[in-house]
Amino acid sequence: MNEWRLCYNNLMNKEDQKYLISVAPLTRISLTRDQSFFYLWHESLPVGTLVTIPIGRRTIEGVVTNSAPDFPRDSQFQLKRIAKVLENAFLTERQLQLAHYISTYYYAPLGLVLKHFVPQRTMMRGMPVSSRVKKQIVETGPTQKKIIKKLLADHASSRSFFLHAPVVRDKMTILLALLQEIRADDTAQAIYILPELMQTPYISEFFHQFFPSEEIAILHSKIPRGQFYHKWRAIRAGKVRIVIGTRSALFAPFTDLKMVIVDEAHDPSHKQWDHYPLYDARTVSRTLAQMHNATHILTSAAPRAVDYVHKLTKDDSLTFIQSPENACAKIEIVDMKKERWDKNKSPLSRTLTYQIKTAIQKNKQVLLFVNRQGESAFSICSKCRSVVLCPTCNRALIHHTSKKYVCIHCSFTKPDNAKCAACKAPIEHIGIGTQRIAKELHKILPNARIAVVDSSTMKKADAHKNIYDAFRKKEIDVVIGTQMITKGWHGDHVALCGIIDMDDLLSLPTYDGNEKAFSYIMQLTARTNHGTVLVQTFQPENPALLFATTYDFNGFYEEELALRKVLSYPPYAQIIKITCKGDVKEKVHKIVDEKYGQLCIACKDDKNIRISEPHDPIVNKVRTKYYRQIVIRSAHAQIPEHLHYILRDCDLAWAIDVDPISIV
DNA sequence: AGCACGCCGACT
DNA sequence: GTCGGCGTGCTC
Repeated sequence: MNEWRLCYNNLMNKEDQKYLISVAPLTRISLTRDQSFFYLWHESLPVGTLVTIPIGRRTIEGVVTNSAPDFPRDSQFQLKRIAKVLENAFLTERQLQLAHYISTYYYAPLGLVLKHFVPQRTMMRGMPVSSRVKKQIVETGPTQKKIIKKLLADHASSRSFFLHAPVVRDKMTILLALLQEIRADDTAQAIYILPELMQTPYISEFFHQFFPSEEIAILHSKIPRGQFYHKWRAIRAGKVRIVIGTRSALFAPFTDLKMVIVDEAHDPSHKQWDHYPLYDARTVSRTLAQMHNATHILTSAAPRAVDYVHKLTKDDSLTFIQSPENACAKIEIVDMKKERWDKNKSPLSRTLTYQIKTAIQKNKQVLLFVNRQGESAFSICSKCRSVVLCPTCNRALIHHTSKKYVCIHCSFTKPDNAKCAACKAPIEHIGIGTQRIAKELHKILPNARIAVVDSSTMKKADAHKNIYDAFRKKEIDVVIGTQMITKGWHGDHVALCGIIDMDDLLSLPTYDGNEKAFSYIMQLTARTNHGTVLVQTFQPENPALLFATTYDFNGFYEEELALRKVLSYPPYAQIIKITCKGDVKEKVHKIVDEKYGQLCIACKDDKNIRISEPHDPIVNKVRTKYYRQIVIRSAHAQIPEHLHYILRDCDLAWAIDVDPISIV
């Protein structure tokens, strides 16, 4: 076979290779170079065609980005032939267009972006179980009907809406009714995006009540490859009408997309921050909707500043709609300074302790939020004051109740021998973690059924599902968790949400700390039904907390946005964070200093651009790699050419993060 | 990312 | 003498 192929290739003379095909190889190729490679073929190939190409000494897959008749070229540069055409027009033109958008907006190599559009092509094992719809009719109230009508009205005009919906049940009623309307339309499709699918089985079960299984697709990274590909083809064939998934579901091959919904629109998980491309589902979904002339809907109980600004300025590029039901949780602030004056040294205030007890007595459930996993924030020698550090990451190790130290960045573990390695003095554990709270709570309520939910206790495959099921069955009274449990862990029996360490959030050295705090409380109000959200803090006078107690979005954001404007932060400036990674600290510093010099020269006459000095990020060393970054803020509507040029010139040692989730 | 080429230390 | 360490650079 190979010999025949070789023979065939040699027999093809130049006259037969009449077409010049641009192909993006599905791999990471430097941004600085052109990301498409030229190959020859005897016929024109449609854009989106999946091919294999010889590149260097290997053969890899690629996607055709352009096809044109060949022209007389300088013959000293010998072009290779495409190895094999796998499938004509495998990706749709719109998919390619979306990939191009992501590649340019987020400065990601095109091939790497396209890789996320091309599914693993394996056959599905076993036949899919077809399910029958239980014919569930969604009951909607008059205000809900009005909203649904408004959202469905201008189908063809590609408008963006923000549905501000403080009550989960109310929001789901509206969204379901919308999805059912789309399905009732001949060939129309809709996509519904969630930040993560932690409760995948429940989400799946929920939607299968309303739609037959062959008309819905649930797409995320944990779906088996064969099944994923099967659904992918069904979307391409127009058979699947409702796609439910995480951000990468935006890359599906829609044929007639009419509605794009992004739920939990405040959630930072919509942004991919750890793997290329660093894209945000909220931004990309809008482009996808525009390409298809589809209605674009963001929805949340806690809109972000970048979205809420459109409401305050009545800017209809994002139309705000208030959902009828209002949150009904009571928000209480507890002054922890008073607790200390009254000699209560526990991380649990008397009010919180009392309310937990009352809730349990009434057979209700409690959610307690702690920002840190493990026993404490960090551990320190009582004599020499040296902090217990990870040997490879230079970060504090977290002490766990199971008598060991763990690094949250690299999973390094070492046993706890209670004494300082250098001076043999006892170790103190500073700050509060989930396990510490569990310990305290056990002291007060020895009979309460308590579960700890954080990334370290959730390592085991079924742990999350088991605890969640137990929680739903009311076999657990108190769940102590990190921000992990802000999603999905609501129930009708939750009477109390307690934020143990609000100040941790408020003291983050970031421009959006107040927004994070305000939004955190607003999200939690959606987690309880007529219950209480109790916030423990050492700064009860903080305006973000005060505005939160009265659900005053307008008041909070007017103040917050005024500050952002003066200081030139989003939404009044766009942030681009560039981070350099390398093995040798000095070398990384040198590269970053050089880039800083280039940036300063290029932007010295541009008053709309601010460039931070090179600095170490908070996590500046992971395993053996060093990190150093520059934060650029641009008040231009689009990245100006002089800056664009330098960003495109960054090689693979750099990570370019456009609209980063965090700048610390 | 791969997978070359390329220039310095301990081995049959 | 060479086998092999992984530093750097290219892939139409």
